[in-house]
Amino acid sequence: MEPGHWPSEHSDALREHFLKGMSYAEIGRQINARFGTAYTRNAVIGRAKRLGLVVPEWMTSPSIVPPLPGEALVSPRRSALANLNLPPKSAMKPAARVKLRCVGVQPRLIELVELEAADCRYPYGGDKDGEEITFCGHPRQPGSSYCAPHARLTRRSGAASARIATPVALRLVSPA
DNA sequence: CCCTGATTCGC
DNA sequence: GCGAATCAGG
Repeated sequence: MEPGHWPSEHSDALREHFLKGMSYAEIGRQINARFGTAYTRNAVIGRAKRLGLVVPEWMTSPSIVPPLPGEALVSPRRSALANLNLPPKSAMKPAARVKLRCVGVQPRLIELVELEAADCRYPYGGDKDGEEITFCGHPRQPGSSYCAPHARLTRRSGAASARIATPVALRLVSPA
């Protein structure tokens, strides 16, 4: 992929996700998942700013009416969250949770009712609204709600085998 | 340690 | 314009 500019689709997704209250990192992950891209959170942040979102606070709420000719003032985050109904904190997280593509795992795609306590709760099918959401269902990892691959997926990405130059800690045997 | 947002700066 | 590197806080 080598478009110097973000496809409108991506920007659109970015906007929606942004207004949805997601973190940049999460927005990046989801866009990457949906479009098969590889945006980093920095890319998302930079794009969001350049795109026009994330407007300085001083030009939003204050009595000063921004000289915006015709075009409605976009109210990102701060104002957006302010004037939009801010759902309970509990309801704010779920939005971010759903969706995400998956690594090379074969989900059992079992329904919620079939889902057992020890099954991975990684959601599948969040793409289409109204579509039944099924779950991975693979054996859960201890201490996590997901199976091994999904547990990692929700966390760090480069976990696979990155870690640059891990400073080889030199340890001297020095028994007191 | 993990994460987050925000800025800078080279490309 | 783009995004990695970097900074600064939680």
